[in-house]
Amino acid sequence: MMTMTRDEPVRQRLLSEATRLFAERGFESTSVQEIVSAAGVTKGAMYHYFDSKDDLLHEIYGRVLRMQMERLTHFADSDASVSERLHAAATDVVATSVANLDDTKIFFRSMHQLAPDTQKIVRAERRRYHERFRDLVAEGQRDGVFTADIPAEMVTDFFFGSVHHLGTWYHPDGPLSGKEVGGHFADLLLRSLRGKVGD
Amino acid sequence: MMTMTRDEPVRQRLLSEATRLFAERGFESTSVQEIVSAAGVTKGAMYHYFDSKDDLLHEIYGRVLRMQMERLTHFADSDASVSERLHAAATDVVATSVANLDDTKIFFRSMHQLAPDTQKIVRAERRRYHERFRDLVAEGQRDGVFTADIPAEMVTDFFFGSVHHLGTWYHPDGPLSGKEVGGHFADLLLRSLRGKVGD
DNA sequence: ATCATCGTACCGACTGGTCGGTCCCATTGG
DNA sequence: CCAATGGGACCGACCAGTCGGTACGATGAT
Repeated sequence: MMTMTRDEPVRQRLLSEATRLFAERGFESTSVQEIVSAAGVTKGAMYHYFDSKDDLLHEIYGRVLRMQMERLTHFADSDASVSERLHAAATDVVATSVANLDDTKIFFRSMHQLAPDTQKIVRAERRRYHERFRDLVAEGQRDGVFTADIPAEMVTDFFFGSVHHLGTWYHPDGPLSGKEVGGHFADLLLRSLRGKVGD
Repeated sequence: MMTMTRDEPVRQRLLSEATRLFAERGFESTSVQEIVSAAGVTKGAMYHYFDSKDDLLHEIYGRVLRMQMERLTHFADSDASVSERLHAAATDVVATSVANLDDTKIFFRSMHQLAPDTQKIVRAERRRYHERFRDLVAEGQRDGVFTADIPAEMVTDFFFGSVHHLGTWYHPDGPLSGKEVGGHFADLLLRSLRGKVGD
């Protein structure tokens, strides 16, 4: 007995409260004390599960990166046409970014607060994800399905810029669902890659 | 005689050193002491010219916002076709964002660190800029030059997401100039707005 | 020409407070 | 008995902003 106010394990509560607070006020403006208070524990508990405040942020990044990488791989490896695969992958990354809007907000705002080494690891993981997506674009270009006049790398940066920016303007209580926004974004992407005729 | 180490006025030096440091380490991780040391003055000087650290950031925002608004207005009000005006405006905003990459980095990373009131003012200025661009898209849709199946507002958010993301990946010593990237970005935008046939 | 007056620009020590992280201890389940 | 789990007081570093003071050029009266 004597369970805490919520029976969700302490480690999970720390992660989700930290995510919420980091998204709301930023990494540097959120004190460790605020995080542990929100989770209903004390600093002793936090430093038992995490090495540092930095490590806590690193774990938040890790969770969302692993999930998105898994989903991207799933869509990229299906046996549909390259257009369909790219469209599905693009729609999905928008939908999951919107479903985890706090993580999306944190990502590009707090990256540079991480210690250089941690930052390097996160960047490397991010790059692999990025490359997976880029390869999909490059495949379509090689097959002549997409126009090849703009580097696949830049198209990818162009698209992910829009995705990362979602945290700035998307409101969950707005008229559009994440999947709908994803559909629009994917349409814009595919259309910008289309040559003279449809695929 | 007896001029300081640089003859650039102190206020300007404070602004440019602060811009550089904020872009490099973030707003919260940069102390006022570091800024004034970099500018070769002391805290007294800084608090003579600015009300607070917050006010310093506000001024940085103000400068770049005024410049970009002025340029956008210039391109949007020319008498070329709507496609040409949008293409030129899109190319230019990318070029100036790249030319002031530090400001681009700061903008979306540090916005939320501002005091609520200051934040509201900056957001309002940003929104007017945004709307000016959106109106250009909407005009093209109304005239049937662009497809109207995706809200102009979302197209604008989509595009500016990419622009704001430039600070994350663009390197000035890379193979592409800001104008070249701008051209590509504008092509992607215009193409995604194109209907079945070219304009 | 000289001196008193004054405003702007700037200095740098200091203050009140915050923060990340540590350390030692209590409790509990196996 | 012991390892896992967590409490909470505490430390040293740091930080934004303050404040009394100085340096100096401009002005103007004599």
